[in-house]
Amino acid sequence: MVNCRFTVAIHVLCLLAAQQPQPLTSELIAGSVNTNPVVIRRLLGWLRKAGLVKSQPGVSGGWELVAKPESITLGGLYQIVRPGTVFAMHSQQPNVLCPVGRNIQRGLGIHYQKAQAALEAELDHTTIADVLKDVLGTSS
Amino acid sequence: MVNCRFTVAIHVLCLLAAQQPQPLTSELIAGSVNTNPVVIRRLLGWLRKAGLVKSQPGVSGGWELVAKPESITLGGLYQIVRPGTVFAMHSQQPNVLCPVGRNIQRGLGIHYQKAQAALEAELDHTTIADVLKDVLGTSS
DNA sequence: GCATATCGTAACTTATATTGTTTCAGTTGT
DNA sequence: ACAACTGAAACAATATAAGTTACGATATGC
Repeated sequence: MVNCRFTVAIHVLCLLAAQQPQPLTSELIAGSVNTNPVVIRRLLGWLRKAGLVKSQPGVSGGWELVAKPESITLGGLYQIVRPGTVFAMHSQQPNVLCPVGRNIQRGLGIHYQKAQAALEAELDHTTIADVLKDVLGTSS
Repeated sequence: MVNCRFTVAIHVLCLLAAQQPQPLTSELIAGSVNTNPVVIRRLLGWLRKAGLVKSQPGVSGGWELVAKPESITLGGLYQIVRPGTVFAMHSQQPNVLCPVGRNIQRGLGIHYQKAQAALEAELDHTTIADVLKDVLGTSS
């Protein structure tokens, strides 16, 4: 159950891209994702702060894309919905009296950064437009 | 607090590599990591199943490396302690009546696999021996 | 053989993060 | 004015990892 924000974000952006320029309500989107509308509004709130979507309250309101689907990369989206890092350091600080404990986090940092950069670089090869094409092109 | 298994695994293997071939007890290791010995035994149990370490019960027992530090890559270790995927799909199945909901998971799968492969490929460039050298080479 | 040190493991508690839910105020179009 | 939306706070439910306790099993050294 944990950590499906990224997947849901892609799902929602694909929906908005598919129905462009029609605004979609959080309730309708929640029906496709199979969750609660408030979950969708919370997620789209983050995406709005990042400039990807806009919202319109009131009758016949809803959510629309602002950015072009071809310009939204999965890597960029990942950074928005998951600002933390893939890897976590120790929950408690290790023992500073041990040479390994004292220096391990400094030693690991650079390797973690490089690995995460490789992940995001690979994700950057794909855009919402690509995913939408894959999804709608599937034969069922 | 969540998800520091990988970090702790690297930490522990560095300790074992540094003290080779002397066996270390889970209590001593826990002292460096700053956690409970059972947490260490649980983690090392997984690494033993993977053939990286061996254990010896009884007086003057403990844990020893089996694999060479130069042959343990961070990518391989990551697969051992984190068999799941970096990305999670929806917690509830999306609505199959929606064309996007019906196909989104199939469309995303390949992109997720490629991204995770890129992460692990980058991690594979580094071994426990490399990390240990970084850690012990640090000037403090 | 016996005492001791150590692992092996199960059961349980605690901590943390995410997801889901309820509720209601505010805003907008008709 | 009314109905349909978003915005947001507060809270509950769920999942996972981490930490703890307890005790049996095993091996060493005397």
